[in-house]
Amino acid sequence: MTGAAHPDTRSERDQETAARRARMVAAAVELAVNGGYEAVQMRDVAARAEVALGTLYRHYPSKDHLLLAALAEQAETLRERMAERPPDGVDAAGRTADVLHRATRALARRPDLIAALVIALTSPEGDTAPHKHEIETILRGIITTAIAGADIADPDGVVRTLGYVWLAVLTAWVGGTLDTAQMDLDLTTAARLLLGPGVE
Amino acid sequence: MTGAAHPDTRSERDQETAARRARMVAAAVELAVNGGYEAVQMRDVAARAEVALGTLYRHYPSKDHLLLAALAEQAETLRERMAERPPDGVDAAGRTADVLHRATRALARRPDLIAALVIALTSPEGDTAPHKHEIETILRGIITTAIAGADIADPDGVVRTLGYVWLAVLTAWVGGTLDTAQMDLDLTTAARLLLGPGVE
DNA sequence: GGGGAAAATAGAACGCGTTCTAGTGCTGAC
DNA sequence: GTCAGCACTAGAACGCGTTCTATTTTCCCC
Repeated sequence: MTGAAHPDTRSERDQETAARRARMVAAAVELAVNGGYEAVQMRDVAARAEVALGTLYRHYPSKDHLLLAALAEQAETLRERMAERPPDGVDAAGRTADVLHRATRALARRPDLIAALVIALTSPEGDTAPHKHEIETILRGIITTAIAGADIADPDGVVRTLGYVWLAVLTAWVGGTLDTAQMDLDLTTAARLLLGPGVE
Repeated sequence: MTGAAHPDTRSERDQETAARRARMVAAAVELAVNGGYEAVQMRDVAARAEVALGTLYRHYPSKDHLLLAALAEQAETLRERMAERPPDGVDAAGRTADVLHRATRALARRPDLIAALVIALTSPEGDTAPHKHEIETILRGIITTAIAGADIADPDGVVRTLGYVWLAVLTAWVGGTLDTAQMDLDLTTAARLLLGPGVE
């Protein structure tokens, strides 16, 4: 009875829970888009996703887990978009600055959403470390692609360092101590300092 | 009657409130030292400082304000300690690495406290931006002292970038995605990349 | 087709940051 | 002296993340 009537990859039940999971993340994103972190209230997420509060917590053991799942999706989308249209720039510094610049603009289009997701990323919630690593890996991948081919001694160190700067700048922006213009400036400065103007 | 019996700088009343403020911050630090952010509960802080909860909130309008006040104190202490015994190292990269290394060790001595303070620093709590700026200024001052005299094109950019890396690394450490050894490594890498081995 | 595990539901309950209310005492102005 | 104002106190109350309980539904295995 399992696969006979439904030629799907998984059982009907599994599909439903997958759909539920998707609805929960989608609901979180919708709420975050207007109102940011504090607008994502677990009762509201559950209601909008049409699941019980307990179900929400069964799948995402905390608000931060939920938002990190949303962030992983967004980061993946960002990576795809970057891969589609490779960065402009003759040298590694230029390409990297372009990537970070484009990413910043993309984020600034839905500031409340990004703010909410970054808050989740910097929150100390125990046992989210693996999810955070996953996201860092995606972001580093984006930078790695941009500097690919540059003739530098320690590309790994550069990527790590740029990744840190990116995160810190985002955090400062979320915290209200930096506007997007200063963000762009600081990111470009870091890329130039680390890759040098004219580095291959 | 005000200044006659008491040759102090301020009225007796003002001294008392100053003492109360000091007690509140001290209580927060004591609680944070064992147990970190979550152990700093506002009711407990008030009880330990022997003030009413309302008084605590009159002086520090949120838990994060309170912890940021504590962090400002700690950062100032760190700066003084650094000024007392200047960093070792023949070049700017070495001195900077030494400063960051020493700072890291100092922090690691009271991990729960520092974790609590860094959480407050990265929390998005509105209207704490000025306090955060103050702290960033202190930390940047420490780095500036270390690289003083180095012959580099954009010392300000280097300081800003290193400051970002420092914050991001601290955040990652607090979030459990980095241990102190990796912290040291990443900070040293950043200092080397930005200042170069043998700069100055 | 009956029993049992897994997953979902509705909703109460708890913890802690934060806010609010009512009342007290001190101080400085008139 | 008394009145206004301000800092403080004690404690109730509220909001939201999180946990818990009781119940129902669904699927799978025999």
